[in-house]
Amino acid sequence: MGKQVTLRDVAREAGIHISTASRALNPETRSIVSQDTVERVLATANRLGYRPHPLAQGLRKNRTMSVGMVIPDIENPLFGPIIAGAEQVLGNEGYSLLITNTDMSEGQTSEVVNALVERRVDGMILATASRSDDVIIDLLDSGIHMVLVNRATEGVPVPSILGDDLTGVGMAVDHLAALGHTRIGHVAGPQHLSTGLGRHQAFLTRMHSLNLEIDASAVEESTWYQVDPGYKAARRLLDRRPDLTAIVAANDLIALGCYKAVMESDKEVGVDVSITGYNDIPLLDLMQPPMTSVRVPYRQMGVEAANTLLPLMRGDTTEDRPISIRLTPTLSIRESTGPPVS
Amino acid sequence: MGKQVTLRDVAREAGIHISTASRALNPETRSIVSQDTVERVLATANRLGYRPHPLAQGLRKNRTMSVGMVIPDIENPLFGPIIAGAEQVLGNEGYSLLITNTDMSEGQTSEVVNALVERRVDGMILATASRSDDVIIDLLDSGIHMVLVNRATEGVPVPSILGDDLTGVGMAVDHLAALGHTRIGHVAGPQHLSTGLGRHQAFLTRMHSLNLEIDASAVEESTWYQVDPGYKAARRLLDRRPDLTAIVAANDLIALGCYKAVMESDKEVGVDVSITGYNDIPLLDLMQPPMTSVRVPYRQMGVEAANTLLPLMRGDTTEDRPISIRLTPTLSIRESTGPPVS
DNA sequence: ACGGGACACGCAATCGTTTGTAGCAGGTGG
DNA sequence: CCACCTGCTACAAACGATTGCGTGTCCCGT
Repeated sequence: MGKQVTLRDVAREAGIHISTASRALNPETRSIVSQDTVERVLATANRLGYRPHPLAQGLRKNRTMSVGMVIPDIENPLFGPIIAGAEQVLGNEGYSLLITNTDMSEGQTSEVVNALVERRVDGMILATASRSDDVIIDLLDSGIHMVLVNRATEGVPVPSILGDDLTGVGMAVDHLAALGHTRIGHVAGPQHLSTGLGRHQAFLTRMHSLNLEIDASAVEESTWYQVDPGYKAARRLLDRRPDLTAIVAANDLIALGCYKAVMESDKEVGVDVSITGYNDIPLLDLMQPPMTSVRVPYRQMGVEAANTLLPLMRGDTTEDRPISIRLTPTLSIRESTGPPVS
Repeated sequence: MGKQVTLRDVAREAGIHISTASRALNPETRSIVSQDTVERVLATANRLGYRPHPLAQGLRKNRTMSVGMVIPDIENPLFGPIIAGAEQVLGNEGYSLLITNTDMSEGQTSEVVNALVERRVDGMILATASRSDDVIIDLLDSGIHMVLVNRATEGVPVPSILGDDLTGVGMAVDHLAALGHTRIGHVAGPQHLSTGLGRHQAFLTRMHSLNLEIDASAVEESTWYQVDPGYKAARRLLDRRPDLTAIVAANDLIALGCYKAVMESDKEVGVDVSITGYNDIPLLDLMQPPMTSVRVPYRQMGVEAANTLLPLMRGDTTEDRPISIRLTPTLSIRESTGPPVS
């Protein structure tokens, strides 16, 4: 229980005033202090094992060196890499991450965000944005620095780090078209989320530009990004359009729901019906059949979020990073996609 | 950017001294203040939207209302529920969770823990313990309150919340024995982790008490809790003991490695060779075949960790909770286990 | 009428830092 | 020789809350 060593102790030990010690320790103000006192202070600080008290420092400088991170569902494997990436960058700069989970409830979100604001975090990373999101609007005029990750809110001037769904879905459709598929369906994600809508539109756009027939009957919305809703949506879709030979799913779990629906109608995934997932979460390569999926660089997403937030918190207006970044995905081709049976 | 409302403002507005306002706001000391001033203070505090400044409060009371949580690998689906459980309980009590990821490196762990100590967290939840862990020993005599989760360190008086591996592995072995298996092997986890050793010993113990033949040739150690090391270990095991009809794996990813090894030798999982996993992570039910696994209540583990830590941080010596809790697992029986082919 | 509790409240120190300003040297220029 | 600047250091006031202690008032009992 090493008693707390304060700046006062260091100053007394070095035989100088506490304020001088403070300046000697701070690289910014070090030049004001004479060469040899600086050395003496540094030496004794080191000897006593002095560590500045973050609360005192924060109180005075009005910053906590902490950033809040709001995650809709921490059990979703998507967010692990994002957290890891952000933590790596922010940790190096001396920031700590306050992570909170909202269990996918909008009500919780506003509570949780409030708690973070009361804690005076220096910035926030939000992974919970919906396309129209009151929480974010409130937050915006509270003046807190923030960046959105994975999902975006429409019409608000907030930096966001997103996957390039236009390209990603495009790659999936291209892949299927190249295999020879023409009747391709889509099981969309929730349309109130930017990812759900974006991937849906990307699907329509790419189908259109490939001159592939597409109408509303080939699209079904899953109420949530989970296996079971995905399964139900796929069932509805296949009942209506048994002629489809391929399905682009809005995420991996929905795609797994599609697996189930396809298998239930005595068809074989990757042979009778090709399926593509989205996100490329772990273990997909061990599915039966291994799933073709669009890989989004989530760890990098966390890194970019941190790198975007950092200058904002520091007040570096000089370095003006782009207000929005879209990360390019890649396609992991496995065995859930193959040429259509003739 | 609502200007910060301080206690001073509330006091001035209510026409009383700041210290009285402080006491009126604090339920503990409220009785000292007269009824109607309490009401007046509460009202104006409410009207002005006063929120105590956590840093000032923390500086004075010498606590940060935050607890550090150290995770070896945040991308492992195991830890999501633990985090969620802990956060739920601690959040309700006004604590925030500082989560840090060590990327499975021991070196990082000590750095990360140090950073948390310097931040003056009120307590720590560690999921990184190895059987003999210097970081924890150092931490112990720094006097910080902590609790170990999932993994334990030997011979240190630190509360720990663990799964009951003796029972869990026992259930797996019993299940296999009941199906008629007699030649059962084990792919163990790293023996320097309490879970690796514990499950290994539990395996031997149960085999012994069932009077099943068991010798060292039926056990192989996987260097890490991942698919690929598990695959390699399983290969070694099956090369040496092709007669085994069942394998108890030390965790799910290792078990998936076993799947691969079994399939490579042209045998069928669940028919020629039965396999049990451990942890019951998501998506196992979608594997081919769906995996039988021991389910550990991880969310509850996080909850119990928080509940154990809370009284420690508060200094409640009255309520002495057990220093160690072992949570009882259940067996999720699926199709990777079946009767041996005769 | 006076001593003595309660009962409310105010005063000021304190937590550990940062930072504006004042003061005190020694050196330089006029 | 005085004024002035420069280079260093000390003083003290913040940041926003908590808390031991003192003080005043009122009421009650003797």
